[in-house]
Amino acid sequence: MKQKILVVDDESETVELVAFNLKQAGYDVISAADGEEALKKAKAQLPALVVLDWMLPEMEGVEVCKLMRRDSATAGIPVIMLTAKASEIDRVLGLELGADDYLTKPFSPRELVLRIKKILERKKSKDADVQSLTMGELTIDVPRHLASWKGKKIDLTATEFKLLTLLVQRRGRVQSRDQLLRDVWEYDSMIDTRTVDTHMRRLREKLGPAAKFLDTVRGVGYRFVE
Amino acid sequence: MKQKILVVDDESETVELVAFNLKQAGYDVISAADGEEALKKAKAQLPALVVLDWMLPEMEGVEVCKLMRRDSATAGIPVIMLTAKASEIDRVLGLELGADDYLTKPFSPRELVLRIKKILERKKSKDADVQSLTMGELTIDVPRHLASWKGKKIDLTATEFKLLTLLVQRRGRVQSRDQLLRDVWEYDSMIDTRTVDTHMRRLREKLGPAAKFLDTVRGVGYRFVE
DNA sequence: CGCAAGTGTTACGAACGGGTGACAACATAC
DNA sequence: GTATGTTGTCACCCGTTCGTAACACTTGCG
Repeated sequence: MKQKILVVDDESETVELVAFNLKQAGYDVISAADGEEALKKAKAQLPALVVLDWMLPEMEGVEVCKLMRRDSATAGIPVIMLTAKASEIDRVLGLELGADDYLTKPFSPRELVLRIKKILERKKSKDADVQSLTMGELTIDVPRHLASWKGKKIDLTATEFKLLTLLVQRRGRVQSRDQLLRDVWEYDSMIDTRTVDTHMRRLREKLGPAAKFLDTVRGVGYRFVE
Repeated sequence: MKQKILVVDDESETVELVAFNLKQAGYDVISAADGEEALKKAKAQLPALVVLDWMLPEMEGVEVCKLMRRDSATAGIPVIMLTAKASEIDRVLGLELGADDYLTKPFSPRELVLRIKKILERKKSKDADVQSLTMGELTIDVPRHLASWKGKKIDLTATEFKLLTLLVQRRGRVQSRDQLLRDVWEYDSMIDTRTVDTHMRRLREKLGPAAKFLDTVRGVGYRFVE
């Protein structure tokens, strides 16, 4: 499954040059010639990354970048700016615009490909970290502290949420009660291991049909199965 | 403990060049001049990686690679292909052959060493991740606490699982009942050694056809054979 | 063959592990 | 203050699992 990259520039030569090199590097390329088209395609096709020319007719590249950041659908997409003015670099990378990298024209296509790879790689490892976890119909939004089953919210207490999150993060692998105590209750915990059982029960109660994911491995511990 | 690398090429100059550089880099090097010898040594010595020339007398390197992939003993060993034809690269890396990397001749020995390091590093972190033992059709996934035969799950109790895992980990070597008691039941179990027999029996029952791997060594103990 | 030691097989009571309901100790909200 | 929610603990219950003993079978040996 190739990653899609949107190239935005009004000069068709630049677009072609970039597109050729990116295709060579194994990416899917779509392009846009002006800001409006760029925004539309970005929102409709959700590329993995956008290469954006600073100077665009009518709506400036700057504007496109800002608007992309404002729309939650495109806010997370990395942007690389192409610019002729070295003096604008600070603004490009600053918070105002939030581009992820830049290149000054004329640029080497090879260099561009390398930077794209780097950014996508970084993003990938970050995504794996943050994780709003989705297990079929079960969703866990870690930063927001929300869990839901088939779109319906599940009310969980803090410990229950932590416990569930941990099990999901280590899905498949069996976790012993000691391990769970260490990682959910933080270490020390002079807490009885049977307490874990009680919490598992409460979790199962609240999860309802989704409780089938919580697997007991007798003599060992608990496990989240898909 | 040095990692062993098998270098396969019919030109002794190439072999020597590669061997010299690999030894310099801290690897143990064994070599083979043709496909048949390569397969034999690969299977017998289980090197950490194989450097394979595309062109070999009689049996092509391609063939060696395919056959290695087919044998479960060597299927997991990474292969780096040396080739003169840039046009064949896709095939080399594709699913058909499953080589892990390639270099076109003439190549820089330095480059080769770097790639080997990279591949072995990648493999290492991967192996640490999936701690599953595969013995032909029998698979034991320790962290998931799952055992299966020909893809079908086998329900084992905690002790049975431990016992099986231990035997598999020490496959080939006979384990006395005392040893098994110590290592599976932990501490100085005051347990009767005959208990082991009972558990072996239960294991064999549950394993069904896979029970043939569990070997009794009269007067000594038990052993897992391939 | 006959014996003894080693191993397989069977059966069973006891112990264990985990589900469950109840409850006290808190914390928090009202 | 009361009401409510959360959390750790306990006691009880039940099915599973385990260890053992008794018995049957196999093997090696004189």
